[in-house]
Amino acid sequence: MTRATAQETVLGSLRSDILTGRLGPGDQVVQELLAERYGVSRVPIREALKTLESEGQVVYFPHRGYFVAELSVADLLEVYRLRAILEAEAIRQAVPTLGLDDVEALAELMAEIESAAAQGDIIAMTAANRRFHFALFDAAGLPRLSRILHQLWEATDAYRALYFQGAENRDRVAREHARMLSALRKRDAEALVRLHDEHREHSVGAVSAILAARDR
Amino acid sequence: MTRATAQETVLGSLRSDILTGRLGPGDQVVQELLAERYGVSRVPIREALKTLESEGQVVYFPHRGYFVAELSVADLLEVYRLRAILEAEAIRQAVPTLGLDDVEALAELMAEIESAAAQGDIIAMTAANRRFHFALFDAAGLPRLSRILHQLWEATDAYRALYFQGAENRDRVAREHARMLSALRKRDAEALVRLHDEHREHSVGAVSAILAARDR
DNA sequence: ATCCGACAGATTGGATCCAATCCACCGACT
DNA sequence: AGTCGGTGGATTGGATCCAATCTGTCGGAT
Repeated sequence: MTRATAQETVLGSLRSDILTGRLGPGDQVVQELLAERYGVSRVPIREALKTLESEGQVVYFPHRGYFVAELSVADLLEVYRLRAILEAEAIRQAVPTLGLDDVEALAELMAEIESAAAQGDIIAMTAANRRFHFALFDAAGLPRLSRILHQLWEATDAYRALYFQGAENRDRVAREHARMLSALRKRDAEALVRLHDEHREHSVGAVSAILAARDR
Repeated sequence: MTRATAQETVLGSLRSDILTGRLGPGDQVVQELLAERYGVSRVPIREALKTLESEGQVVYFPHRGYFVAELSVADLLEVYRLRAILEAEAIRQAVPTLGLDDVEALAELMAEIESAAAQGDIIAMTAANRRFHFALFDAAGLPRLSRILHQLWEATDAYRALYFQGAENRDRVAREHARMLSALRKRDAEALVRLHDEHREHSVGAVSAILAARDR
């Protein structure tokens, strides 16, 4: 067993700190503090932060440090606009290649989301939700596209957890996923793209409401 | 005047080393070597490499190091496919917003490309070429889209220089740019998208020929 | 009252050192 | 011949230390 490097584990911890709001948008990321929290020196912290910087999760000002990125409404709309374009491309490419077993794997992932939702475990739910969507995107066999989509999703991570806190949002997500799965079983790519678009629209609406409330 | 940090200057140097082939695709990037070459310690090198990693310019294997990314033909086609989708979006968004002065600025940039080409300065030419295209893309006012496009362009940097070495390629690029500019003057976004597509097609053809020759 | 510069604490940037890991080589054994 | 295990050099990963920069505060001058 080859142990993970500290920068990798730190990267994961940082992501979850941002996801859970322990590090909130706009906060300065003080390296010394994190070094102590994670029990490592500042070097691996800095490398992990560089990775997050290029994903747009944090912003960097030389000699001042790293700050958790704040999403403006314009940013948010741009992220969702780009996701709409790129996810449609991924879905159209992926659907024809999916076998029966792939569809069943997706059904399995969907069940995972719901079971996490039932237990009210938001962290597990966002993780399962991501696996569900990316299982579909990854099936397109376009690794760069997957990577870009990952970056776009991560940009809104800090806000997605808030979205899932609303029980009515969780229910709607479950219903929408079920409809997506049935379109998938029919191999109807266009219907799936359309459902995906609606799914995304609902989420952008809710998240921008959260954003607007926060800015006030 | 605030001096640039070492990691920034190193990042620039690394980019140009990759662009010029001093660091060729597949080469291991030995940190100690670069530290000596640039007169800094390994720390800023590592941070610059992390940035390049997330752009896909280098790949990283824990405990083994960084290697200059090699582009497969499939990668190349994917990059161009994504560029086609995203650049079309940028152009459609940008064209209606362009004022007379913006168009003149673009004409100016085009002249820069040609003057660099006339002097056979490939480095200056690729730089001017990029400024020309991105002046257009950036005008869309979608910063994330610009950033993604930057990453996609950088992924093929190592090969673009080779493309411009052919005099016939340089001439064709100049002709195509001129036609793009005249579509722009008419504010004909659709024509511009079409010309851009052709422009890109020519380049992907030439670059994949280079790639194929290289792999043999 | 406002602006300006000096100073102090906090934080980041970078250099150096040591530990952990990898890898190529080599000899022994099957 | 081929495989296995060990060994040494090379390279990366991380910790610690010091220098450089930033930021807020406090006097003092205007």
